[in-house]
Amino acid sequence: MTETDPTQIKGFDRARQAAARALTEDYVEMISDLAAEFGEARITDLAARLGVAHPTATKAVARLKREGLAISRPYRGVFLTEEGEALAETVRARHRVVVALLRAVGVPEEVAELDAEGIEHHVSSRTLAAFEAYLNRKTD
Amino acid sequence: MTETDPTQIKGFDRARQAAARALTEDYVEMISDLAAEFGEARITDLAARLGVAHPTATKAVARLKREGLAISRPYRGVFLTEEGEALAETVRARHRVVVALLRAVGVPEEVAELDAEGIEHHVSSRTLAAFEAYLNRKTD
DNA sequence: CCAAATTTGTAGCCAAAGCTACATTTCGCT
DNA sequence: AGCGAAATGTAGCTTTGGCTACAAATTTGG
Ligand SMILES: [Mn+2]
Ligand SMILES: [Mn+2]
Ligand SMILES: [Mn+2]
Ligand SMILES: [Mn+2]
Repeated sequence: MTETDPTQIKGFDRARQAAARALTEDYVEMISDLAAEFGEARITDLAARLGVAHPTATKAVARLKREGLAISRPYRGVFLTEEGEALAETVRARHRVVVALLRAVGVPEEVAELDAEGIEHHVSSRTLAAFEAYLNRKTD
Repeated sequence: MTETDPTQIKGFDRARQAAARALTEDYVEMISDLAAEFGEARITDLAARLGVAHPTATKAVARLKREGLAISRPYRGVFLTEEGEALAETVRARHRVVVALLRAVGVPEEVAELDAEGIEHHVSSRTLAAFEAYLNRKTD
């Protein structure tokens, strides 16, 4: 083979890392949402909203706790640490921008919401900045 | 909890399915690229370009064969079936549209290429259609 | 206040996708 | 032709993220 394009390898590597972070991001955002609505996030509610069995949610929460993003006691709700809440804010903001960008280029509301749930995790900070700039230009 | 928004669940489910397809899509596209360049795709080249160890590529190819997307004999190159080639075409086309859309809204070339590698797998056919329409409008 | 329903925890299974280490085959070159 | 290098295969380990089944705790309604 000839030389291998380093940009391409980097792209695949980036996609893999993003995929690895995706679960964490979605759980943290959801816990934050539930906390805002009900004051706390219950395992059952997390599982229901994410569409998984409850042991799957339990396992994910265990990882969040291990990573210092959440805390919880047995049979009680799950709460975000400061770090977790900060991440949630970032993720929520990015989610909104991605949906807005999709809407702005003509993607139907419903579809935009569905696709954004996956796309968001692969939008880098530089792409996000470009999206925001575009939306500002368009709004003015 | 109150009722659970079915759209949201659907979004997470869709993202999970897309993530599951992502590997297949990238491998098939890459095999097609290598076939165009060298006449065949070797395991070593696949591994090098995707940035993984060679047994990882071997395992992925085994799955493609299982799924009827590729064929190969021991110690020889990997080739796509008709179905595999068709998928490769679709994936390649979508990849190009995603990069073009990102560029069109102001994402720098290099960044667009990196992010597209992950984003592409979460772009549904309806969103793709919207992207194409937008690009056509903008070009005219 | 207690029994039933709900929620949560835990055990253990599976598949996917990565890795290293080592065996085998093929290729390139003298 | 044969030897060393390169490519490929294979074994086996790890982590992650799903799942079901069942046990234990908590909450609720009569
Ligand atoms: Mn998401
Ligand atoms: Mn989201
Ligand atoms: Mn890709
Ligand atoms: Mn691609």
